[in-house]
Amino acid sequence: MFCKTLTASDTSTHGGFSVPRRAAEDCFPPLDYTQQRPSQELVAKDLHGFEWRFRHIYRGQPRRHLLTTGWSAFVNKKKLVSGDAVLFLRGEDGELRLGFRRAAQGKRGAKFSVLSGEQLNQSSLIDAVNAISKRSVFNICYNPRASSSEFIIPLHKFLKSLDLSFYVGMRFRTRFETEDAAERRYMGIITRISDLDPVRWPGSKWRCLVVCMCYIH
Amino acid sequence: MFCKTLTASDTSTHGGFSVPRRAAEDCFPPLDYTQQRPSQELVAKDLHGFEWRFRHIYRGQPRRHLLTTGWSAFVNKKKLVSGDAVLFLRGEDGELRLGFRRAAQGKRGAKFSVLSGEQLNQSSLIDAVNAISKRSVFNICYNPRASSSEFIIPLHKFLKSLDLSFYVGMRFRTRFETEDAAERRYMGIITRISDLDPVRWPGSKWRCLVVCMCYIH
DNA sequence: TTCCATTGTCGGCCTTTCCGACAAAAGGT
DNA sequence: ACCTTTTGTCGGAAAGGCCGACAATGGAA
Repeated sequence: MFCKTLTASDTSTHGGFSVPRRAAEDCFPPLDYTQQRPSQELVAKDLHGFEWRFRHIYRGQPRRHLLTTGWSAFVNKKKLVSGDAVLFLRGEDGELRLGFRRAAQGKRGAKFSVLSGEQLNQSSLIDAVNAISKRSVFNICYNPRASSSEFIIPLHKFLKSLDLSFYVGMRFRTRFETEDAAERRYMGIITRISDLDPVRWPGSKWRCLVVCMCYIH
Repeated sequence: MFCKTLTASDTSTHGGFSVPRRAAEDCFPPLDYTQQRPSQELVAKDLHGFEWRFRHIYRGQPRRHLLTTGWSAFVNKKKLVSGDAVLFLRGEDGELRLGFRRAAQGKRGAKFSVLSGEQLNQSSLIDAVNAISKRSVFNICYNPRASSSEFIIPLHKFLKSLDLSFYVGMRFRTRFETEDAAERRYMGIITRISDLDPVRWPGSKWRCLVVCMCYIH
């Protein structure tokens, strides 16, 4: 998995996407480095299951990894700008996935400091606990796309959700980001409620809701 | 419905697709001719249900209908070359559909003479019957995409198919053209057999097979 | 044959995209 | 502080693609 904040060059129409070396080597299928300009086609699915195709090439002096053909289509469709971040990740099935996160628009509070490419580990968790006990500052790597369902949400939203009891048959409305970043609203109904992960997180407040939804035109 | 054999200009990277005037006026939604360069976005589905978007513009001196943006993507994906034909058709629901037919590669026999844009009508059928009785020559407009399931096939294939009895549960293999014109093979099983159209064609040898298929990787 | 409507091809021009050069930035000793 | 590795930005070149000019084509008068 890797995450990169887009530079001006990455988002300009003038060129492609400069892939951090480690990222390319960890995440993408290996290239044939005996060739002068090794390249391959990458296919990555986004959250909606849509496939994006990129030409991945290793070239330049000094050599570096680049995504060329296909990249600008992605940037345009998602309306990405310098400062936004993209994220590539290899699923358990080996399939390549990608997502993006827009730069904080400087609106309200809750702005998280993002560390690139590192999983939450034991020691950083201990550091956080220590920081809390001392009431000092600590950083959080918040990356909802890196794992399936572990989120950080504002405390007031969490508390508010506890007041609400979800039940099968309950109706709701929600919205999703679409390919063109236009806001689309959906309505739906809850069809099943279960524990998120009874083994790893017994008694967790998190619920897993199976829903049936449809697009509101 | 209209069909056009692609010219060198239509398939070159230099420009777009020149739409025959009649075709555009019969088949596409009308443009606002009060504007200097009237244009609109066309959406057309191919056989696989995939949507293609084209900019349809009426411009130039003298004025003519053109497809610009989106056209080259279609040509590239389908790997169309000069001599191939494209076909637009308005479905019963008013929806625009498109398909293409590759130029005969000059391989085997059975090369049909194609008349553009005309439906088979009563009188031409009578002409054909007369021609057969006199053992003289007649032309056939063969266009499998213009109607759902009326095909012309070589006699020997038809006779061979009569020797074969289809049954529910029978396995088969077939292949489809994909977006990139690569050959993809499928295997499947027949799940239902019925008459093609018991009302219009009672006792027809044509069968309607409902199948369940999957892609062979 | 002549005229006219249609449409195929081209040059001009602008944008997009690909490439290595180079330098700035990051990281290690 | 110095050197090495990595990567951001740029100019140059090639390709893509939109435009009307003009000519070739074919049908009608």
